[in-house]
Amino acid sequence: MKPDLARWPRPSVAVDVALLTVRPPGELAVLVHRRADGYGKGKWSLPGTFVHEGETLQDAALRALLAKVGVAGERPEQLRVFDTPGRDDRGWVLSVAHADLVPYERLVSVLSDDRVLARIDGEVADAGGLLFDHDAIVAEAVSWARVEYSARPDPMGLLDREFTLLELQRLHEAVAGVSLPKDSWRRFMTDAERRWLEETGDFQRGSVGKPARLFRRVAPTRL
Amino acid sequence: MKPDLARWPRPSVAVDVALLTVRPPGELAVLVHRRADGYGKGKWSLPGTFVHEGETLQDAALRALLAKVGVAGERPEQLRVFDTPGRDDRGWVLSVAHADLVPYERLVSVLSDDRVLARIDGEVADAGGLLFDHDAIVAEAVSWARVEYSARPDPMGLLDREFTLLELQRLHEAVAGVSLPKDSWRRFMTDAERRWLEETGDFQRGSVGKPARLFRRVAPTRL
DNA sequence: ACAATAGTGTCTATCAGACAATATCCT
DNA sequence: AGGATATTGTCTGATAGACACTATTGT
Repeated sequence: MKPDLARWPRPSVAVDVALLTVRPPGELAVLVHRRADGYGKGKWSLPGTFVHEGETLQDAALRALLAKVGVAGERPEQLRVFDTPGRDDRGWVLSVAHADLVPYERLVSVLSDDRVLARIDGEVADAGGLLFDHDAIVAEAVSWARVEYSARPDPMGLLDREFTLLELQRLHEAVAGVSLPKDSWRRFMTDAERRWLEETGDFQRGSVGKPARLFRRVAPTRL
Repeated sequence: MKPDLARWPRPSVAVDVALLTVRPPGELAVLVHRRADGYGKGKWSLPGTFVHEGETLQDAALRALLAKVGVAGERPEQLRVFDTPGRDDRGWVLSVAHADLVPYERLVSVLSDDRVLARIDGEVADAGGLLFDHDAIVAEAVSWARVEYSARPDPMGLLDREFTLLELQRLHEAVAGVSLPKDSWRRFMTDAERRWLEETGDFQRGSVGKPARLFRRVAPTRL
C-alpha cells in the first residue's frame, strides 16, 4: 500500500555548481555563464539545472556542467540547500548548491563571450552580481575550497604532473587568498610522518638558481 | 513571462531531524519514534515530514519535531541532502537531514512507548536499525555535534544555568565519546584571551571536597 | 585528622613562525 | 665570480599532555 506522494505539492529542485579554478598567475575564479534562454535570459549565473527523476544530485550537477558550460569529467561536492523563500520568483524552487575546483587548462577551451571566469576578491560580481542567490553560493564554495586546502596538499588534484614545492605553495596561496610562510609551510607539507608527498628524484630544469626538487602526491586527492 | 515549472516532474522533499541529547549520567542519545500511521507504520525512524510550500526547510523541521515527537523551540541545523536512489521505495524522495542537540530535561516529558531515546555507541539501532537511511543521518549528526563541541564550550547551550568546570567537562566528554585531560582541557576552556567563560564569584554548595567555582558562558551559543 | 575534590605549578615534546645560513644551479 | 633560488639549521614562543603538588571543604 503505497500512499500517493504526488497528491502533495512538491518543490522544483535545482542544482547549481560553483566551478572554481586558479587562473594564472594565481587568482581564484569561478565559471559563470550568460543565460541563453528561458528565465533570466541574458543574465549571468552559475551553471545549474533542475533535477530529473532517477538521477542523483551529483548526476544532475554533472549534466548541468556539460549542458550549460560544456565541461565534463568533474566531481562536484554538495554544499547545502538554499531555500530562502522568494529566491526564485518563478515559484517554489530549492537549490542544492555544489562546488568543485578544477585545473585552469580544463576550462580554457570552453570560455567564450557567454562563458567567462569571474575573479573572486571579496566580491564575485563584475557587473552587479549573479542571478538568484548565486553570489552566496560562490562565497560558500570558496570557504569550502579554503577548508579543504588548509588540511593537505592539493586535495582536488589541480597539479596532476610532478611539481615543485614552490608551485604547490603558490597554488595554496591562490586558494587561501593569503601568502604562506615558506619554511614552516614547507615543513608541514613534507613532514615524513604524514606521507603526503614523495620526491621523484628529479629536479626542475632550465630555471635560474638552484634547481628545485620535484614531488608527486602520495595521499589520495579526495577522502 | 514565467515558464511553467509544474510541467516537469518534481521530487518529494522531506526533512528529517536527528535530535540528540545527553542523557544522565552522560551518554549521547537520539530521539526516535515509532511511526503511527502511513508508510512504515510501526517502524522506528527519525521525526520527519514533507516540506510544504511557502515554508523554509527549517520551518518544516520544526513542524516535524512538534508533530511527530511533541518537541518545540529547537533550532535544527541543516546537514546535507540524502538522495540515494531507492532510499524510499514510495518513489522519488529527497531528504534534507537536520540535527540539533538539546537539554535532556526538555525531552523527558515527551518520552513514551513510541518515542524513545536510543543510545549511540557505534551503532544507534537497538533493534535492527532505523527506517530509510536514518542511521546514516544519525551518524552525520553525531559528527556534526562533535565538531561543534571540540571548538568551544557548550555551543548548543545545554548548560543554561551556572555550572562547574567538571560539569562542563562531563558534557563535552559525553558528546565526544572519549574522556578529556582535566588540566589541559580546563586551561583551554578558561584561557583568558578567549573570553569564553566568566566566573560568577559563587561556588558550588553542599558537595564533598573543595567547592568548585561556578562559571557562566560569555561566548554566544551559536555563530 | 582524613577523605575527597578543586585548582595550580612545572616539565617536556611538539610545532609554527621568524630569521638566517648554506647549497647549487645559471649566466 | 655573482646573482638567484632552494633547502636546511636554529631560536623562540605558544600550547597540549603528563604528573604531581597545593588548597579547601565536609565529616
